[in-house]
Amino acid sequence: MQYKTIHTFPVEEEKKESIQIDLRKQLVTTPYFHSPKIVCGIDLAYKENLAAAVIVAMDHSTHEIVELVYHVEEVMESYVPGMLAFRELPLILKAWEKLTIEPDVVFFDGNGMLHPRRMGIASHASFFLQKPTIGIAKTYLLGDHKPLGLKQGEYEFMEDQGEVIGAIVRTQTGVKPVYVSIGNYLALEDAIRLSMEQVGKISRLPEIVRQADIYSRKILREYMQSPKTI
DNA sequence: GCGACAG
DNA sequence: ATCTTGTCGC
Repeated sequence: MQYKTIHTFPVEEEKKESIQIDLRKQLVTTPYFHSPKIVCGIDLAYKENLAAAVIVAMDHSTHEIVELVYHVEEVMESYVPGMLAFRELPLILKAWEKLTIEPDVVFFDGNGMLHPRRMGIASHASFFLQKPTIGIAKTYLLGDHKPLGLKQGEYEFMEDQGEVIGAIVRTQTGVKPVYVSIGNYLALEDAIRLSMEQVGKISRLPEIVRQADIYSRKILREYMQSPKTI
């Protein structure tokens, strides 16, 4: 698998913000989207500085897992809110190269445009992956919204500086909501709809995101027991 | 100045 | 993200 070169990693500290601002101008805001056959979920697990980036691909309607690839490596960048992509994307791209199937849409653990510079990891990654991407965040980062209803499927748009940049979505009745935003190449309404279609019975997270979450920890655990089998 | 802050 | 005991509920 090959991706279009935007810039290389690591990125010098003083250039990170300008890269985000530049990429923001290239977001595609007039997209259309077809129903996906294959969806992809990406998540990382950590043990101190060792991290496992795992990509799970599954059938959107049957939830059958069709492929799983990963990459384990020491991460060099520390976590800084708003700069998550610079820490996690290098590993994600190395795992992505091992993927043989062609996903229609990619879910991320984190935000897309729901970000101070509209360039969360889901948006940033889209320029490398050249696929529609969706950001699913489990906790609040920024933005204002009206009070959210308690019933499953209810949502409110999130705004910042007068623009809609995502949505707070009640994926399960009475359960803590998630924050959905587009990464790139699709509309927010479609991102919300696809996210809800992925939500199962036992989790507030879309199933593909939950699987990536589970497997990232499992892969890292197995790697630490026998590192040579990478 | 102070608090907030995806993973 | 990760570290962790107990606890509530189907």
